Amino acid sequence: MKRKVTIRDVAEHVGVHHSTVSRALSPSKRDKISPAVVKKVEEAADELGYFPNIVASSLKQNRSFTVGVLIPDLTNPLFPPMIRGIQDTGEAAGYTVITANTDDEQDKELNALRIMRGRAIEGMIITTARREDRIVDECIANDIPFVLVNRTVDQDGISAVIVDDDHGVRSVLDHLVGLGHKRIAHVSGPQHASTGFGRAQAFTQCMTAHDLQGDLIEPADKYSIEEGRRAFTRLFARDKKLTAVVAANDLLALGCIDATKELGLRVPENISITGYDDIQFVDRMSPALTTVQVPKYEMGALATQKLLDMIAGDDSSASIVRMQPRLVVRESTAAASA
Amino acid sequence: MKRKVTIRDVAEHVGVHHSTVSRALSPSKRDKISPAVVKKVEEAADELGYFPNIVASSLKQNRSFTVGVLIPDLTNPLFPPMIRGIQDTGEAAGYTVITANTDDEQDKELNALRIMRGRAIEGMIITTARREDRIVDECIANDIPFVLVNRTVDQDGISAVIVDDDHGVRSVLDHLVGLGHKRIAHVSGPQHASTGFGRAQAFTQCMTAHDLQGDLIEPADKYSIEEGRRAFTRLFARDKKLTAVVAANDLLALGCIDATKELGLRVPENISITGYDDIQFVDRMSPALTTVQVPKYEMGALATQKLLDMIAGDDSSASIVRMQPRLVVRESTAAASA
DNA sequence: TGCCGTCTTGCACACGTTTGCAGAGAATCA
DNA sequence: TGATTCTCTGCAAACGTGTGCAAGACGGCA
Repeated sequence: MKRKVTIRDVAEHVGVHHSTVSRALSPSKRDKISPAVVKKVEEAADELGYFPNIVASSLKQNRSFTVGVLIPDLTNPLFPPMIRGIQDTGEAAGYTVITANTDDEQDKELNALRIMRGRAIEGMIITTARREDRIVDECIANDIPFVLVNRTVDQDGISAVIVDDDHGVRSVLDHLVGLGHKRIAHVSGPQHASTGFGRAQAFTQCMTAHDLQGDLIEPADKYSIEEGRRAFTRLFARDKKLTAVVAANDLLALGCIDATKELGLRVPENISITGYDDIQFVDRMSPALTTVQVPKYEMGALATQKLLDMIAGDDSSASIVRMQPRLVVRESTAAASA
Repeated sequence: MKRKVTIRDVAEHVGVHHSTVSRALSPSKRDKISPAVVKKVEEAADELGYFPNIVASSLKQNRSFTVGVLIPDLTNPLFPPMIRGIQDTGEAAGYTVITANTDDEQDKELNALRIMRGRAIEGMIITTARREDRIVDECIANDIPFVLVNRTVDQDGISAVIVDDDHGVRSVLDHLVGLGHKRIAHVSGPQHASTGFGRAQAFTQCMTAHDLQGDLIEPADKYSIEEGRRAFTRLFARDKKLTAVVAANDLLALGCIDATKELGLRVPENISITGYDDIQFVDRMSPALTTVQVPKYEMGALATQKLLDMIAGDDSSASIVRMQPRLVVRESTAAASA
């Protein structure tokens, strides 16, 4: 490694004090230095190939132009579009984003937060929240600005960008009921997550509103295909007459479809299945999944903008943004079989 | 922001000098400190919730424990598993990885590199390489260690983890020829990328080895579904009798399949189509894609390990690792129609 | 001429670590 | 017992920036 050229080298080259160079190179302090010196400093910096040591600068200012992102797992297709929204927005404002996969494990979350705090992140985007969440508590306790995405917590006074699950679930059920379904079950997501809990609640409420029995619910421990498969198997053992299943997300729905195949059922002829999220490629599967489309990129982008505003102090008010999802009808739902 | 607890706070709490705390907490220096003190320091650190300020440590040691990653687009499903392999390996060694999406645009690549250098990254993982690549040149010129993944450059003396495309393409063609196909076309990837170029070369060579005409090649400008669709349309206009097409990657293959549908052809009854990469969910599509599986996670992990070794100085020899891909036969290929 | 204000720059310290050096005890041995 | 080695800890100086404070230069004005 070549020795790096520092602010002091530039100073020596020009014949001024290094603090003068520091000011000359800082957009906000530049006006305190005479134009002639600024020019000379800039030329010298160019000539010597100087570029600032952000590490030193971060240490001194206790600012890092870095935000941290917590996600369960990058290979879950729900997240790449969200992250892209986060990165694009952050980078446009001169921020670098660092992301950590937590696999929904608490100790990994805490560890990641520690590392990020060690790197002096200025704020956090959290997609991993449980309804009661230690990370959220830690952020509050340490005055770290944060915005929740997709999942929120039970307490209020926090900022979040989430999906209007009442609306999403209602549109699904209206669709199914409209197709003549009556015996409709729900494979719910983890109840410690607001998405799992909220969608399940919306399910029973909405079923009741349709004068239908809304207690055929089978919980999944995680949002995964395998859990969906297992949940459907249990569900079918409980009630062989059900004609439709609304799954709490697309992965669970895919698992349900796998289970139907094992059980010799056909989708949608024997049974209709719906997902939630509209992750990439579910439109090309067999059968193409009827699901609820959520604006993943936009959620990431919006949350990041909010976070940046909070960091800048432009916006200290906590707010919850509820994005409107949209039902996308494809091939996995059809009229109820008599 | 609450004041952070520093090494000095811990020292004061225990009643020793802060340098002692520093040593007690450093695995490599710990043996210079009496076990009793080490224990007390660890307890105090726990109690006070101390965690190291990596920024300060970086400054002092002139190391940032950060590596940079360049990818075209996170929402391309080829990359999340790779990134996950990179992140897992990096984090296990105490490194943080920052990634930038370049959308295959040169100025975005250069800009990203500039920012990363400002953050004093210790090395780069590059998945965006063209056969002649400015970023690679910059890294060499500035003594930045780097490892190429998936795509490599024409020059040698660099380190890369790539796929054995000769083997991959050969296994596809052996499969198709075995099914009786003779008129086989190729939708090639961008020729400025080693993957696009190499697979096209392997295609013609392999076809010749089978005594078949290997010049029915239609180039795609980018690896995208849309480009695949357009390429197949052109291909079919050139030769209506072709019975199989091998696409340079899965996205292109999906585009080809789209095009067949528009043209009223059926896969695999009228025409067989193969992909490359085996990205997530192509096994659940209709038809499920016959493709070449590449070890995405492992490639990321291996490349990162190599990079870390280079950074540590354990391994300065340039080397190219060629991963062996594996043909996965599914539903998009069948015996050639007479 | 003397006073005051403005503009520009230098000085020195701080941010939280790491580490070479030195010194204080303790242990070893003759 | 005294000399010598060894173990452990403290001291202080860095790493490259940013910034409050003060001081010098200069001009305006009465």
